[in-house]
Amino acid sequence: MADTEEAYGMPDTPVEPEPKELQCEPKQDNQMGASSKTPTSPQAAFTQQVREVIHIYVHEEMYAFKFYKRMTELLIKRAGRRMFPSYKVKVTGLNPKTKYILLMDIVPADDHRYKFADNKWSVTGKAEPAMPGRLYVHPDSPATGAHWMRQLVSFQKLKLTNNHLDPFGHIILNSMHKYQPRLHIVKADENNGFGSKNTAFCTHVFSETAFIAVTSYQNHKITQLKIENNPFAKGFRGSDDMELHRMSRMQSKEYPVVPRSTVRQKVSSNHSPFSQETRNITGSSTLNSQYQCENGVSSTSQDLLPTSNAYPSLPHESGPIYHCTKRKGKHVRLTEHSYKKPYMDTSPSEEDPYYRSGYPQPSSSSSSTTSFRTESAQRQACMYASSAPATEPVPSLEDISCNSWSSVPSYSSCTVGGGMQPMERLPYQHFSAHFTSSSLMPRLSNHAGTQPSDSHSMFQHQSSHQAIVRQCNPQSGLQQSSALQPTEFLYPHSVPRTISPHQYHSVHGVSMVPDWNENS
DNA sequence: TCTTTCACTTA
DNA sequence: GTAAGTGAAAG
Repeated sequence: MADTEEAYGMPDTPVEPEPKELQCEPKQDNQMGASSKTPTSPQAAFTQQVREVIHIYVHEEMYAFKFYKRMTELLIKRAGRRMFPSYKVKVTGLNPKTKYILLMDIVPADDHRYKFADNKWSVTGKAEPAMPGRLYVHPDSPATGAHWMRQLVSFQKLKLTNNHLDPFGHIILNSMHKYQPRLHIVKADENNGFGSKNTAFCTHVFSETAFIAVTSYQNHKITQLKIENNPFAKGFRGSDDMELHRMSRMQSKEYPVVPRSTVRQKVSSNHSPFSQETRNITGSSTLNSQYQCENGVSSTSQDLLPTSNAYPSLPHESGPIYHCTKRKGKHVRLTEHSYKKPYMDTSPSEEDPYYRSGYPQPSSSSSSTTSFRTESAQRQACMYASSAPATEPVPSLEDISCNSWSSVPSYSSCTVGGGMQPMERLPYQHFSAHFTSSSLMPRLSNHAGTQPSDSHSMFQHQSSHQAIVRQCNPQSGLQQSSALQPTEFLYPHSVPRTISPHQYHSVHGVSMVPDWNENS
């Protein structure tokens, strides 16, 4: 994207908070009814309209709008690094009594590799093969709508890593690549298996939160913004005294010369035009306008989303291969860490099919039914990716542990109900999981039977500069997502997505009932 | 570019 | 006091 102007230009005037609202009105996907076994007849399902309208507001604490407006950078470390600013959303419109699962994933925003030179980001080549997609299930999931709406939902514990073999469930990214976080809301119902045919879900994408993953900050202005706003980075904030102290300390350590970067940062700090604004932004959360995505109305979301071309139907022959077995030894060592326990409880690494084989083992998947809410520790979200190469034959529905998600860069997609439409293999690489379940986020496609060839276009929306409300109106045809593919989840660039054992269990109970208003 | 280490911070 | 999250800097 190389948004040279946006990414680097730092406006002199404070940027007002631009809370984004995402409105989602999940409805029965009647179109899909034909091909799937729904709890009710297609007509009945259709009549079970979802009356609920869900609004998602990106909390301004993602003052981020400042960061993101200039294409922020997020550090990724081998051991995992939190996102800062963290992804926080305010959710309204949920049924207080219905349980929902909130998930986040981060998908490639385009197919480019970037470089930062001359104070600007620019494309430098083709992207590396996408990493296996991982889902971050919010630790509170599943929880009632009341719970989610009670306060801001923070994904601050989500961690990013550049370790392709990460055993902790962190989201794996490639450095110098652009990514787009997505939020998913899945209706949960303990009485129904996760991913059953009528899964109700919404996908929300705030293009403003796109970022470039880096192992070290490239744009020092971004660095300064973070230093000024991240409490943990206080030590780098630049009072003259502190700076002198630091320099003194460094020199005392036989650093004969004050690093240029130190001086540069200092200068930047003193002149940062955003330090104050960002602070102001963090506190407020006002919605100005809505960004609606309804009824097939094709809107100008392209500017926000990666263009449909951004998700080329790449064969990904060299797609991410995630062979956990290669790091089995390492994994074992890591299991000693207490924080690894959450997923170890249900699936010891030695026996975890995920680690046994790079490819999901059909039978191993759904054996465990442990709720991941049984322990607080399990609230630590973990996800695991599959290692199925792009060329791997698509497993049968029974064999697929998890599901393939729509690779469509949906800015907002809401779907209720499910269809068992056969999926096209291309351009999406199938995504296989280790735990059998039906789809959490069924693939979205046009009306049943239609080709998803240009599925990107299905996600239409209108944008507002001040705020965004994304609405999905399946009732009106759900142009954004009409066809469900419960058995697979597809992601952009054919990124396979999987969830960890315990997470799978946690989301196992997704209601397939199309009526979001029903009490669970 | 990436990894490790460091000093510093918050919780 | 401890654990964990920061960016800087060196290697």
